[in-house]
Amino acid sequence: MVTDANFKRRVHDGESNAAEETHHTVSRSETAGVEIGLNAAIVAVIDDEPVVLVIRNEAEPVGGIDGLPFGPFSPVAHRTLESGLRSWVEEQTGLGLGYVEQLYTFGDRGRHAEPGDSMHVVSIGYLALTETGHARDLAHGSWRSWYQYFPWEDWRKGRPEILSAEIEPRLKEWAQQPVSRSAPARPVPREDRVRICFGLDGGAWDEEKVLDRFELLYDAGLVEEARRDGRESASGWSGPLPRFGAPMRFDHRRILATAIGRVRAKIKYRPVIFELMPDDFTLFELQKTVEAILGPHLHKQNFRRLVESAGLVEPTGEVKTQTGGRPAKLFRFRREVLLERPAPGVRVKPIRS
Amino acid sequence: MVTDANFKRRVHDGESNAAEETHHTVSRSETAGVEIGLNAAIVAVIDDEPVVLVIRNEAEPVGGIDGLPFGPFSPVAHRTLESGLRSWVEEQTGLGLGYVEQLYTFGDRGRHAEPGDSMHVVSIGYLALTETGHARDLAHGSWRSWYQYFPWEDWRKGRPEILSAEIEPRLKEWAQQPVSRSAPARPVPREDRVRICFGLDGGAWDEEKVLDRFELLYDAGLVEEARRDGRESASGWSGPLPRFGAPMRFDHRRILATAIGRVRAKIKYRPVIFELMPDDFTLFELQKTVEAILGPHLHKQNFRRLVESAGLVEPTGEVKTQTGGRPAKLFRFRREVLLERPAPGVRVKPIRS
DNA sequence: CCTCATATACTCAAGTCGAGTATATGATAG
DNA sequence: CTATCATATACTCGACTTGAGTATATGAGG
Repeated sequence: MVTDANFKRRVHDGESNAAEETHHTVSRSETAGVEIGLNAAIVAVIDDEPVVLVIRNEAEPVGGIDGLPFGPFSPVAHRTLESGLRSWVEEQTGLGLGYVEQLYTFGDRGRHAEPGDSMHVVSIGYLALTETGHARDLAHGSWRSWYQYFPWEDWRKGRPEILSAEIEPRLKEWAQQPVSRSAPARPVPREDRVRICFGLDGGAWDEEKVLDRFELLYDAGLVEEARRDGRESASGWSGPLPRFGAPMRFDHRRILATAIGRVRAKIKYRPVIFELMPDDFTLFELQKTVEAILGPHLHKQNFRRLVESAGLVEPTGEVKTQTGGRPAKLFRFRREVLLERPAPGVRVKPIRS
Repeated sequence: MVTDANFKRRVHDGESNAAEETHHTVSRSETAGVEIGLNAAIVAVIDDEPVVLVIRNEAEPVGGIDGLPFGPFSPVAHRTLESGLRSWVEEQTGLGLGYVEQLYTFGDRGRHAEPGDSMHVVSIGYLALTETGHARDLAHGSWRSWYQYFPWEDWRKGRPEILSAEIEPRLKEWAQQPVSRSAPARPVPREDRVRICFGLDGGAWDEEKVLDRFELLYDAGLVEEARRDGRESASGWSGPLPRFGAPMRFDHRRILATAIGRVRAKIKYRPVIFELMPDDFTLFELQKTVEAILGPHLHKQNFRRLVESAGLVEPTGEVKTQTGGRPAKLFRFRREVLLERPAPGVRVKPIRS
């Protein structure tokens, strides 16, 4: 997790705005003041494209809006949070989940709002990884590229245009504005936050800081969720703002951002990438999948060396032809690494040049 | 997080035991089915000893039992989970928190039980780090070495005795027993789990796997919490079991285990160690603090090289005398690293020999 | 001023890593 | 049927990192 936790050594952050009455009677069976929402970012890679399972809310006034599969947690019905999540997802999508991992619990007042809808006060985000084969048979919902929601994260064709064309100038302006907030005791200047998150001024782009970037855009009022939640947009900018990625229901885009950041970090020290692969694969297919998650362009030869010398894979003995060149050996995940090394993973680093 | 998430690729894990009625009327203002508990593992280092702030429940029948500061989350009173936590902690202990980070949300039915007490269904664990100076003035609660609750984690005087004397033989026996559970689709054999978590048979001890070890001991029925929650103990063992560390209220020891594992992991890639240090310190004091957290014995010269070349510290210009030898230069944390490097931290590795 | 204990500087070999060149081999066009 | 292509795989090499050690510096205390 690379939120701004390190920045935020606050003395105290806001206990003054105490009793803004938000009492609300929810019709759901056993819920009252606090409702717990379980949300899943279910990720797969289809044709080298990282995708996430979304459910479109057709009841929306215009066009509908995407959301993650979710449902309330009822301690009566489910023994654990995770089993609650699994059954909600299966009910809504028909998909049985394999690998599941908890991400974060969000509870900010105001960040769950949807106009006129009931309120989720606390949402627990989960990350699930699934393989393309299992991923096909869906009852509801559809797979969408995650870059649809985060176009600035898509570096597959080089640095995304939207960064220099839209995001940077608006953030630079936002950074110039005077800060009136009283909260953090030792605040990080907006300029520095922008520079670090987006790797400006010679800084490196850190592909793991997905959540930090989204939160920054939210704070700057540049994503639709911020406007929906009643934040002022990055003022001083006249005219309608462009869409900075497709919005999602509630705080689901924040959860998805957390999920993307977590997968990107995790494949480096745990072999979770294989949750996204079929049983047999070529090393280049593996590399393509890693690149789909992380952003592209790993050094092919070094990638082989890394994966093989780490003992992450073993050859099946067969080859795959029709690769457009010399046939490629097929490999499978070597499960024994889990029993050998303390932290096996694809320790890749993107190419500099 | 290094739970057994990688092991547990379950097909489905337990939706059969559906309606075990646990309805319960809680007297607290606006709560019903689900109550959210906020729990803080507040960590400091005092005289090179890693300590955690605990509050002893004197209302207990015999002797009292330790617990972490905690309280229910009320969305009416607090805008964010974190501000709720901060005010609970301040109310209970008089301590204003600095660095705070969310750990994990636990929701297992049965893991929160305390005989005859009301039930917390979901507990959100937090880690807080504080410096010794701030740490002194407490209204309630006291600092206890965290090794009191996890004696097997204390490698400061070499491999702890309790491992070979008590834990290993009992775990080996537990590993031999037939497994009747139906849950995991591809279960990790108990033997392997034991070997990996505790680094037996030539495996390395991974100081970050604190939670995995505790959960393993829980599953084996060796910690008091397991017996309290109604688990059978590692059967076949006759006579009273020794205490495997002091127990805590609810699932607080699990939260503390998560906290220890997280700090141990995090100081390696974020400069959070300085949250535990006074403003000025010598490099050896810094090393001692790192060793208190991680387990001891870093190579002194290389530690210096690492910390200095990473730009984590800068000399204050003064020296500290009375070190028993040559005076040591004083350093302070160089905050600018946060703005420079993507993931600055004390990338130490314990000495092999 | 000698000895002690610690602080700090420097050395060196082994391993890791980025980046490249060279070779192998099935598919396909002519 | 062979030249060409595209990819797969093998090997190389210098730069940097890292573990582990030796050497020197300096205040305190007798």
